Amino acid sequence: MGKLREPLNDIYGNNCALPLALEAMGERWSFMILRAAFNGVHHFEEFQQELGIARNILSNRLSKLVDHGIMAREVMAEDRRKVQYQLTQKGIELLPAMIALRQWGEKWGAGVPSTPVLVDTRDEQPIGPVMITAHDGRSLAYGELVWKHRSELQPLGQARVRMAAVAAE
Amino acid sequence: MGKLREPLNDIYGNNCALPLALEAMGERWSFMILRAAFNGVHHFEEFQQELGIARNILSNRLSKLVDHGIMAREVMAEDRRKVQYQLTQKGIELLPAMIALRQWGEKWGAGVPSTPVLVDTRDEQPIGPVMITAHDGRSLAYGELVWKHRSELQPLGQARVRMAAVAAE
DNA sequence: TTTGCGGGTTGCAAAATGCAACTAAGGGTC
DNA sequence: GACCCTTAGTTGCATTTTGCAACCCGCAAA
Repeated sequence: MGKLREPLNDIYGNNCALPLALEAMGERWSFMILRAAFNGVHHFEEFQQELGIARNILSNRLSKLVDHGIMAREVMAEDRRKVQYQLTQKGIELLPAMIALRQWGEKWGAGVPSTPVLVDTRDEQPIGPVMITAHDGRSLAYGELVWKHRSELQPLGQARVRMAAVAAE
Repeated sequence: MGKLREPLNDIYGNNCALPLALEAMGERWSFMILRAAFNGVHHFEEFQQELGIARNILSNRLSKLVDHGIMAREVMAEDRRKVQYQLTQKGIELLPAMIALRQWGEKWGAGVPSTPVLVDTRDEQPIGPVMITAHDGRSLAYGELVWKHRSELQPLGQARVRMAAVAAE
């Protein structure tokens, strides 16, 4: 690992999607708001009360999340005072990142048991750890990973990966 | 999903590990520093140059990461001007969260191709998406998940999970 | 013993955050 | 339609965090 040095210098130039993700989700409260949304919170006053966040900041964060397409804002037809905030597909797909963070906090924090917990609908068992997977779906441990530049990738392998991805659709 | 409303009110009281994780990693630059560390950056000046971060902020962030046990600081024996910053096991285990964020940014950002890329050492193929797994390791889609309070979990099931975990060791 | 490097700290300006009070647009009731 | 309540904000001001530039200090090499 760490075999190759990624050129970070062009962060604003940029060849990594992490800064992009952080621009949307890297601010104070963004992940907490997301978590509340995943737990069925939809309204301004609900977010405010449950998070204890300042109203102006909440307003600002919700606007940014909407601007980034992570949440959708909709004035409710049956009571036009009310506004619904809903996760979009883009927002929903932050779940693995959020769960990974939460699991890490659970493991390394002071043994916080974290309720509620996500369970598999099939057997009502709590989920396992978020995993890094290989192209074929088997899970990979840290020691099985290396950084490579795209230019160094196996061309044939890439073709196989593309075929697998197409086949999975 | 969203069947149950997680009580967020006691955020500082608190029953979720997410705020804990965010306390360590939720500040501006923390994830960027982590990424640099994963890419083999070990020294103050290197971080500073590659990230373009202000020196005082970098100093502060590195101290906090060290305080949180995410990085280890070591004055080098062969040249005592130099200081090495190394990821600890706790830091290394943030990789899934970082990759999940990066993959999300890659998918929803403007098609950024992100170089370098993590590959499986076995076949040099780029890794697949970070996945939420069931207790038995199979991957779970969003629709297969529900929130449950710990008190509602299947007691027998829990025992089975514990047995599986023990068996896996 | 001076020069320069690595890893910081300090002082100050700008931006983000937080709190409390206020507003504005609907809706319910009489 | 006058009154009051609810929801979703905004505004003004104090505090904190961030960022920039300059400075500092121990150490090593010459």
